[in-house]
Amino acid sequence: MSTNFNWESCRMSEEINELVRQRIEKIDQYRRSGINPYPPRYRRTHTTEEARGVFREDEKPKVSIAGRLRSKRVMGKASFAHLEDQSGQMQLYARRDDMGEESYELFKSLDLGDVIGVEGFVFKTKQGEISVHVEGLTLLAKCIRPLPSVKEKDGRLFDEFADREMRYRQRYVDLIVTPKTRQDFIMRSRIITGIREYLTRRGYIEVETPMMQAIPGGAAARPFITHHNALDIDLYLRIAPELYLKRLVVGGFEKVFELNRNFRNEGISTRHNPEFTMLELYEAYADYETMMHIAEDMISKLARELLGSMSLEYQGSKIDLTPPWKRASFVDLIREYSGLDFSTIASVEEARRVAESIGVKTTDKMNLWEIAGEVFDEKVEASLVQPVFVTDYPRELSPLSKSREDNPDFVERFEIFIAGREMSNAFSELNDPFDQKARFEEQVRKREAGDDEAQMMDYDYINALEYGMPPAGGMGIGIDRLVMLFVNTASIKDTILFPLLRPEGK
RNA sequence: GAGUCGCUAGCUCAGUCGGUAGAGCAACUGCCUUUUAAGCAGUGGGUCCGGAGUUCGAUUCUCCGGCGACUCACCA
Repeated sequence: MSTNFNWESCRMSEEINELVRQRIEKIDQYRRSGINPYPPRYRRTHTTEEARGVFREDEKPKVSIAGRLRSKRVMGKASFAHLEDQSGQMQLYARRDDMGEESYELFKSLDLGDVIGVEGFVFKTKQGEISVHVEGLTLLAKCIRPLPSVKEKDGRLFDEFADREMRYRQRYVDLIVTPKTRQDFIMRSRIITGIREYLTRRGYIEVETPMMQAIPGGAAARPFITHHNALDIDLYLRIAPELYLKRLVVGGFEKVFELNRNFRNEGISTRHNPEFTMLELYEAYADYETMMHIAEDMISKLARELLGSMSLEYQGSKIDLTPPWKRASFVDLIREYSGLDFSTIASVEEARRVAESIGVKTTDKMNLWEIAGEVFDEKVEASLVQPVFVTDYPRELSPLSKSREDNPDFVERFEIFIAGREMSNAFSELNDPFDQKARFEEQVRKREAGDDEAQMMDYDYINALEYGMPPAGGMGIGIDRLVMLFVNTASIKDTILFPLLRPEGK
């Protein structure tokens, strides 16, 4: 009968505001007049988009549609409103004389945000808007909290929901009132689906490897630690799936990919979220050249299919994804943008001196190539707006990549930069267990010297390589950053539905 | 972790050179049977992020704290 609303307990949890109180009182009124404000189901026959499709000039096709009330214009004994479902909006036209006094009173009592079902016929108003002439109305879920009162005309939003913190914390509200938010996450979904289709069609199989790992390998990053009670062991949330995927290549899965979350216990910024989505793929009997082809082919095709063009606008820059993408070596790019030529620098001391001379900060622990990496990050990265494969990384920065045959100080590796950001990292996979063990030992030395991002020794991974891994190419692509590019957002938070925020106090 | 900026009604924002605050939208009450950022008339709504200090008096000034945005650091 009545709502049995416990005002006392509500007051305990928070101060109740007038708007919420009014709406809860409406629920009581509905119940008194036999209306269930939260009925169990509603059978709709059409989405709003489908309903628009059945419009005929000289017919009155009947439809039942359902969705959220987004606007309401009551003009005495007739009213207009807009109902929104996932497919779009539909104007409603309600007339007292056509739906009866009781039903029309219910209509007038609706609040913006209420979820309703409507039966009626599709027609076109004098102003030319296809609408549903309401004959029956069902309340499906009362919205007791007021929505931000965003209005819209000709695609322009007025008083849009602008509080970023609220938009991230209450993403459900943001999704209701901000069309771009909905569109961007639909685009994200399409990109991910497109990648799965592309790779599957190419003969790849999708696999899932451990998120909880005893040895967090495959990348240079600080991990999250957790604990398993029954086994009484500490585990790490994975920083990359790489070493497990390559175990599968050893096992005979020749084309595998995984498209899922990685976790890195590091800072949060417009480009970093502690959990983020990564595509990693490995192909036996391929190499980093194969990966270049896949990257430029897949990403440019996604753009063409999903954006309708291989060139796009990102934060004021025109970016052309049409293949082939430029290739340039790590050392050449540093020379081009900083004037420093690391191919002729012989000592760490010299490297430190010239780097400092152009304003790049170094530390005592850095070796020559780490200093070069720092110069690259400082002086080169931001300038790489158009897609470019940066190739020929130094071996010291690449503990999992295969060395070049012609110069073992460098490896068969590339990173893709677009819009000044690293999008991808790929290489010909190191499959020599002796070399890999030596690289791990080098990492362990760095770790013992205090570098907590250096990698840990993984004997089982060496063991796997000792069974023989076919030569293979592998690549990782940061999905969140790729989505940023496609939907033109400045912050990674706008591509992650629920980005990590500090919990609200109290 | 550091710096800058922000936090005022449900939302978007004004404002107070220190005297407990306003607008638009949303809400409520009327009027209005093809409107669409509907319109007209009226009404209600605030711990001005929290705490301390200075002051006769703090939303405003100072300090401490909270959360966020941005930049940097960190980070591939």
